[in-house]
Amino acid sequence: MNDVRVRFAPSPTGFFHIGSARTALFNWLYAKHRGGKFILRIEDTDDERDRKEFLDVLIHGLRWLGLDWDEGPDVGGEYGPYFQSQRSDVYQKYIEILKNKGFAYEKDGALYFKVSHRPQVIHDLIRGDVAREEEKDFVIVRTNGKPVFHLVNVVDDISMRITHIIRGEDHLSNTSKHIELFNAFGEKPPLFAHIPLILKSQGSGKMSKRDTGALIEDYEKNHFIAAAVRNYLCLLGWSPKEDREILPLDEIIRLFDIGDVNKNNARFDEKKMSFFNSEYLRSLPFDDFHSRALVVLKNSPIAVDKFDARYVRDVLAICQEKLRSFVELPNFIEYFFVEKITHDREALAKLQSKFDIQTRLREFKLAFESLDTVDETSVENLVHELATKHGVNTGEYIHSVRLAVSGRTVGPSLFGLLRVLGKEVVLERLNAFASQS
RNA sequence: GUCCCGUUCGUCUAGCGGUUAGGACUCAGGAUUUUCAUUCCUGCAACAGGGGUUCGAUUCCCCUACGGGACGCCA
Repeated sequence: MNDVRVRFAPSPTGFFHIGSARTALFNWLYAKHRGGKFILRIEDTDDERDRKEFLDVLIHGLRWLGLDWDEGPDVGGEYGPYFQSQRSDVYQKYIEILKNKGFAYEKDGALYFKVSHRPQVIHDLIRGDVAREEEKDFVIVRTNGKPVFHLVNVVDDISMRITHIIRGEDHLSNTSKHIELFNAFGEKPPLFAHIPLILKSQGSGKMSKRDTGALIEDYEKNHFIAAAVRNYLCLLGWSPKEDREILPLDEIIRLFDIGDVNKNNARFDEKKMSFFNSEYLRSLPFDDFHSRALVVLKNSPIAVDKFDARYVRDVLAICQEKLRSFVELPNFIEYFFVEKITHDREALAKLQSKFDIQTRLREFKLAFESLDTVDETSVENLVHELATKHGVNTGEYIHSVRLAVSGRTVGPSLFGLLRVLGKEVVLERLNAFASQS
């Protein structure tokens, strides 16, 4: 029998915080690992703040990360509705129960919950048993008649048959309130798992929406690979052991268990996140890389539409292994798509100080002109022959030619670069460079 | 201030009484390659401190320090 039911219960605020995303991820992973259900419930009780359009950011971000839900907005489910704003009748029913049992009383126009003044023990899968005593009665229905978070959260977890509550550690001190409520309703509280927080990379405190890397929507905007972000997030507070870090999702699902999550907070590391992204980028199947790249380029100054699709494809094919992120792509391949290129003066001066660029280029051009077909091997052979003939390193030709035809010293393999650029353009650029200097 | 939670290289982590304390990112060298990158090798770098328990503590207990969180008619 398998009846694991977990939920992610965000409040739509207009952005999707990385900490929330990881909470969602851990819930999702646990559901998948146990073959249970992952439920998305929208906690939109604070109508001062919640707006419809805010919801889209959340839904979109979850989908982008590949975290699909079994019940919730768009997909429905037998325990709906999944918006708290649409569940007032449910709350009303439960409020009556509390009143009838003598757990609730009115004061100053609000409804308060009578606290037991006994330590509540939280059975936490990550932290073990944690005892905490609630000292003051607290509001469960506001003066304006709207029920507050603590009440609706517990009522929904009961009525949606939630078995495990996986949430951020910032909720740990709320949990004693919640256990009181579960007890008052005569319900056995679910199991809890309070996961550590994500701290900002610099300075003190948890990550806030203003810190770089804090918002999931920004990763998409910057063309990060969702699988890389997801993989990195898994490793913030959890480890697959075995000295492995980059691993496919199905393997993570297999290995993940909520009880193995760390107790201590983790600091976000932008560099490591980027490292994951480049690893994923490099190992993308080319067709996948190609179609993603086209999307990136469509939103860039480079008018790829004006070029032959096969040419664009060729350019991308020789660049994938050298590229570190999609944001760098337009700049990285720019010289393939412009008439006149600009040369990196600094790099030029540096090369000039080491050897005679002009001579090497003259020698290269002479040999290159007589080449029938420009492909990787013929150019490579040509360069090697020249180097032997003139008694210099092949690097002298390679560096000089790359700088002359691309304007820079960084890029894909020179031999592929020349092939893709084509004999005509290469000669043009060699001539332009020669007359210019 | 009160109450909770935590503490292994700069960062993410492995370790669950006996280890040369392992890996990853970063950084610094080196090798290969045509540059950059990749790949490979090497290096720098950690058990917060003090008491116990034990033949033996990074591992168990206590205290201190430090870090984090919560103390709303926000969620």
